[in-house]
Amino acid sequence: MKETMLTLGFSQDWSQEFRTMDPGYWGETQRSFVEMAESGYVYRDEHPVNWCPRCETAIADAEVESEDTHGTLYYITFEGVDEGGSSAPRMQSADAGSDGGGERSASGAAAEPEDIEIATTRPELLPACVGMAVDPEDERYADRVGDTFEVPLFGQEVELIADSEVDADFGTGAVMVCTFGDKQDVDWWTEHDLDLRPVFTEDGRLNEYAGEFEGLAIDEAAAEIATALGTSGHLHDEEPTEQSVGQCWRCDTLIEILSKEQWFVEVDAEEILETARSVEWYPDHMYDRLEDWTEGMEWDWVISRQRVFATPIPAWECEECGHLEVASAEEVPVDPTTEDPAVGACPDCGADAWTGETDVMDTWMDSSISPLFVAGWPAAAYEPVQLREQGHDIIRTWAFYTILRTAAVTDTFPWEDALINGMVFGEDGNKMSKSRGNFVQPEEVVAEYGADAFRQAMALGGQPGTDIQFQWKEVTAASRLQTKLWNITKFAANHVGESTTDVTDPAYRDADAWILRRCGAVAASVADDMDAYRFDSALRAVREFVWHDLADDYLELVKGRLYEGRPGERRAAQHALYTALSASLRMLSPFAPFITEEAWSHLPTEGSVHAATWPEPPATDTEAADRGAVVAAVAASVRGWKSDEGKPLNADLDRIEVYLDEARPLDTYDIAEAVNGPVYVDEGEPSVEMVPVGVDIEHSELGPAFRDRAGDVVAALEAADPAELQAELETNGDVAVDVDGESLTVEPEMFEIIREQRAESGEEVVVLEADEASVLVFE
RNA sequence: GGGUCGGUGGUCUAGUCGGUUAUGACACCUCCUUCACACGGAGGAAGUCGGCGGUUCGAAUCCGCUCCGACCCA
Repeated sequence: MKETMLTLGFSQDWSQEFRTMDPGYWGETQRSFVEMAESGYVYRDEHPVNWCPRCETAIADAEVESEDTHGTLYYITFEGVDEGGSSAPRMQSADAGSDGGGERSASGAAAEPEDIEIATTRPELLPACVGMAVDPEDERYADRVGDTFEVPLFGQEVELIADSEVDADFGTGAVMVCTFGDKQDVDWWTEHDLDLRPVFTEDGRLNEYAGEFEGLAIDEAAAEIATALGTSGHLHDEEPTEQSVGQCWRCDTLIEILSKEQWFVEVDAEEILETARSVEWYPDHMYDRLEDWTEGMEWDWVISRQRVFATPIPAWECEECGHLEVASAEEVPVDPTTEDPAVGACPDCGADAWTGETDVMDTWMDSSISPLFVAGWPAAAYEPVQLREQGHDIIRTWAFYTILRTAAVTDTFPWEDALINGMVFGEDGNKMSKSRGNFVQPEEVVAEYGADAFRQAMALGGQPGTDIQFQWKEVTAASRLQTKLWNITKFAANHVGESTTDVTDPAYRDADAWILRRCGAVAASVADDMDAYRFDSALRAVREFVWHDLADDYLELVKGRLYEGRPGERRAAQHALYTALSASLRMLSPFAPFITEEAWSHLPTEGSVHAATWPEPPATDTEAADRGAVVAAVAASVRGWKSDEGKPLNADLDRIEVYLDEARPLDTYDIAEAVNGPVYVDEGEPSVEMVPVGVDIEHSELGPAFRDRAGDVVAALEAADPAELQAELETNGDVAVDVDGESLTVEPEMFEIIREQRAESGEEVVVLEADEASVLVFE
């Protein structure tokens, strides 16, 4: 695991690595326990808990996973018991085929107590049956509530109670209440003050309550009891059913509910949620998940485990009077099984014979103080740490318990930001699993494409909180970017040197100003994305910049200057190239730490790219940058045209003419070098005929102005002769359209006339449109 | 059954506090060896933005219903 993290370039501070089983750590876990015991959060009590019969330990709600399974639903007849207490003869024997206990019993003789049929998936719980329940609204049992019935095979008599929690639509509408089949049973048991018949042993067998079935494993008992019920005539029917069962999340064993003396931590939902609201959740709806779970908590958190390896619970019991002594903060770390408490004699009875607690703590007791531990608690005053990143599948555990414990121990919140990521799915869109065969190991990807490509693919896979589908094509795309980046670096390294960074006040040309301004804008947007944990958006922006602006446009523009420019303008290009590239490397370094570090070392830089400051390209002249944008657009349009014509991109041109909407001193040097022909700039219309061919509506201007008539105005503009609109616009400064006989004035900002070059015969000239410029190309 | 999230070209994905011509990548097709890169460049085709209804001058975007999927819970 750590090996993989290192391979992938995780940048943890490994000098702060800790293990929760180190005495230094578990001592603090005990200290937090002690403090919570002192402030009343921790208590010891007997209460039903989830129990794993294989691990033979209590487990918390969060450690129970529900699994949909196929089971068998048994219909079992309970015989009515008359006032005298003797059981009535059975009305009829089992006949698998008929259905519904209620109707059948209606035909029974009124004088005799009638049977009731219940449906259950768990016949092995019959010996633990302490009641039967129906929905109070259920007419079938309206006059039966309070009647007594005998549990088949086991003989105990139970009463029929009414409780609205019963689902009248399930089975026969009557259920048995056992101690304990599920949490619902616990509720009924508490509410109706029923008997306790705990029939399961800690290792998942039946005990003496089960009579002749004592000693059988739970699943064996289920089968044998069902058979016995059939033989005795109490089993009326059985059918397959779907059910959701609780399993131990470590070993998938079906959990049972046992009533045991355990240590608990009080769950104060209000305090937890208030604390959780102090945390910034990314994405914010992850808070809702925590809230949902917290509000659904029915039981306090059972923290004692009957395991071997874990943090000892620092407590002792007085062998004389049973007094519980919890360690003081000064005596931790302590193992109560080998050491006696510092208190000496029992404060209650004065005896000094102690039994150390053998139960240990839930693993979440130690992992939930990780923010406290890394912040140096308790030596240092606790300050919330900046960030917790984790998956959404453990919100109910790691996040939940950490919030609970931080609030309980320090009265504050654990982290400023909680970044909750999704799961990684295989290429088929399903959760990765060995059985599906869609499993891809990071090591496998790294071996083929390197850690950087893997990291990029993961970062780009989706925004925080969404599940990410692993895709090889994203890895190869990332790998290509790295090749591109390497080639740019190789090129740049040939042109820049140690003296590049010494250039003061470089004579930037328009293209330089443009790329530096772009670079600054990208750096700002990437910084915002990073602050919001939008790694996908950040990486996309840098890729776009590196590939298209820097490589495709800028590099092509400045090659001429770099190879053969005069010293001043060459040095300006070198400086701008270095600035933009080194900025790109820094922005990419979190995503591709290895190649950026390597590339960084080939530029006139010092130290590590990872220790470098965030790029802040020099402020540029706005006018020059604007002109640079036109320069780039013009060069790109000519490049595109050459490609369309099937010409090599370095084909000679006689000349090109650039016509701008307004007069400005366009920097033609770089364009000329890039297109391989002389460039002339002029103001106004090119000397070819441009004809209006349509209108481009600016809906955000026109829509609000005309509201419900906007549609008609648009239709009128589109129907009008573009040439006439053009003429009217030039004459009046606006145009008028008729809508329903009314003349409406359309302002110039609401539309634009689209013009095209008229097809000509004769002159050999090509007209290209590049942003706000028209470009004439003469071959 | 409850909660949360999602459904966008063949595939994955951006956009989601409304502005009509929906982003990018991969795959596909065409053209181009050009002095960093053919793991490249320039183009092209490809989308009922799950469905229905509503609000609005205008909806991928807001509202309602519905279908499908994922995760958590019962």
